[in-house]
Amino acid sequence: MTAKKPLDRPDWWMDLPDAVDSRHYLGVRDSIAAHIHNGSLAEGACLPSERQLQTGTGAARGTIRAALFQLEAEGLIYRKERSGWYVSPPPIVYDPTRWEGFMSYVAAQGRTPKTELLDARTIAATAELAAVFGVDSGAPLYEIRRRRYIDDRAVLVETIHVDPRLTPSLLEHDLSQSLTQVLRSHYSIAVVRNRIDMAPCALTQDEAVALRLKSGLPGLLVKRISYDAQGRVVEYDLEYWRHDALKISVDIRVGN
Amino acid sequence: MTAKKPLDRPDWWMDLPDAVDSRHYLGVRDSIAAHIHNGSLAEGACLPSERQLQTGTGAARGTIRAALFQLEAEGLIYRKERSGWYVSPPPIVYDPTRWEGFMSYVAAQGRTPKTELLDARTIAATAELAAVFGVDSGAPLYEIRRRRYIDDRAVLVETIHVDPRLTPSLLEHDLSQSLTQVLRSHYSIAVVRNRIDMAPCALTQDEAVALRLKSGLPGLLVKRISYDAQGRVVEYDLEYWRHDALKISVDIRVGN
DNA sequence: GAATTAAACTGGTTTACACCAGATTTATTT
DNA sequence: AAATAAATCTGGTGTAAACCAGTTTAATTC
Repeated sequence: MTAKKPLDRPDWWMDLPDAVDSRHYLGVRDSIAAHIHNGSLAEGACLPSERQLQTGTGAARGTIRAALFQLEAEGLIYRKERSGWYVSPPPIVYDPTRWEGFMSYVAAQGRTPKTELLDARTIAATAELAAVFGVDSGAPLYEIRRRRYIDDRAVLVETIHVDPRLTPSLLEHDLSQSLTQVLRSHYSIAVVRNRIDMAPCALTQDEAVALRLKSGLPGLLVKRISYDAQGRVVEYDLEYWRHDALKISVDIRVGN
Repeated sequence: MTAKKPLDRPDWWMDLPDAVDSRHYLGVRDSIAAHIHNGSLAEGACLPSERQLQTGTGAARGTIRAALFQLEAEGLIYRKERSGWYVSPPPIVYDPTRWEGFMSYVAAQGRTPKTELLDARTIAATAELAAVFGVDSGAPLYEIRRRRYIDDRAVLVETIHVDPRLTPSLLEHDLSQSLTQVLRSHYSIAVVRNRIDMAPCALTQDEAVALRLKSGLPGLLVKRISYDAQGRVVEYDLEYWRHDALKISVDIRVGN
């Protein structure tokens, strides 16, 4: 059962020391992780198929998959639907305190950002939105849905809500650019305060489809509310990220 | 195969509307999630066993487990080894910019913090540690390992390193209290700057055992480096959290 | 009643198939 | 050479059994 019968494996593949832990899938996981770290599996590279990995380890497919799921949870690999498993690119570093908008901080890290406008329209405020903006339920709000990419990989979908009273005819501007830019240059609105919440979540149908992922996969929900100098809500943003696309880094002076 | 044969299920259990998605495990997931949200499964409550859930849904155990894993990734439920699945308590809210130490911010949220000292000793700096502290490799450093609880659930294990030159005989103090406190009151050391990095990770053997979790489960690694007014590294802290125990919330003024 | 032992139960892990639908590649036709 | 059709490969999902090792509970003994 546990006999190893080398076959079919890419020529660069070699057996690496197994973990002490008896659990087979952990051994498989560590083996793959080692290949990634030592460079034989480069960033963006496609892993051997699940069935190929089986012949390399003598494990059942379920066991192989358990290992792959683990690596996925760690952010080391990701999958393309029915195409294969790939080595994840490094996550973007996200500093909530130095917010300058997606376009600029992705570019600042030597990556290529891209924004795609999915939808832009006027809606009636739901009870929840009304509470956030301090308007009456049913009041008009702009709703903007966008998809954003890093190096041509879709990493997040977002739904932005804006109060038309602050930004009349906002939808007529180019919304595939930085919204922060538009607010500043066309409306002279400066964001003075940001409230950001992050929590793991499961991607629902909508988000998953937009990210070309299976619905139900874990993601990261980033909720951002921007305020202007008068304390008014300028922007309410819900971002659903691929969980492996970003990592948080904060550098702060503790005043107190 | 898909026939539902109600049996053995707790009396409060009832079938809830299934998702449109044909995937069976998503239906199971949503069903359980609905029970949690509508309150029939209260915080801390134990779910029906996997085999019991089978009789309720007609699914294979593997399918049930796929659903449970999903809910676990979302942070809705957690497991106790070979005991059962439980509804997760709400996560603690973590604001990296308002760092006041674990004890105080957990208490501030109406939860009960507890710290347990696992180990405290002097070690020789590894290359990595030496680089962080700006000392020679092999130089003495204090190493403190602690486990911390919220409401008697172990939520993190941490390894702290401190430079003995700044804090001589630190190990003689009570290390199950707030270290920040000790540094301030006994050494007059004030932390002026913090650098915090967070990223998902897989829990290794050590951390998992300390948290009574299976090694390999996803966790959250929080790396914190504290500096004093002179820019010296006061504390280098590696915290391994249960991934479902905290959520991040930052409220910041964007100065620029 | 308390301590001990045995049985029942729970999740943990793995195997081995089976079938599906989308992605990719190959062969075929136009 | 380009468009099309078919075969193949890949992950996605699901079933049905086993067996293991801790947990928990029930039965038994002291």
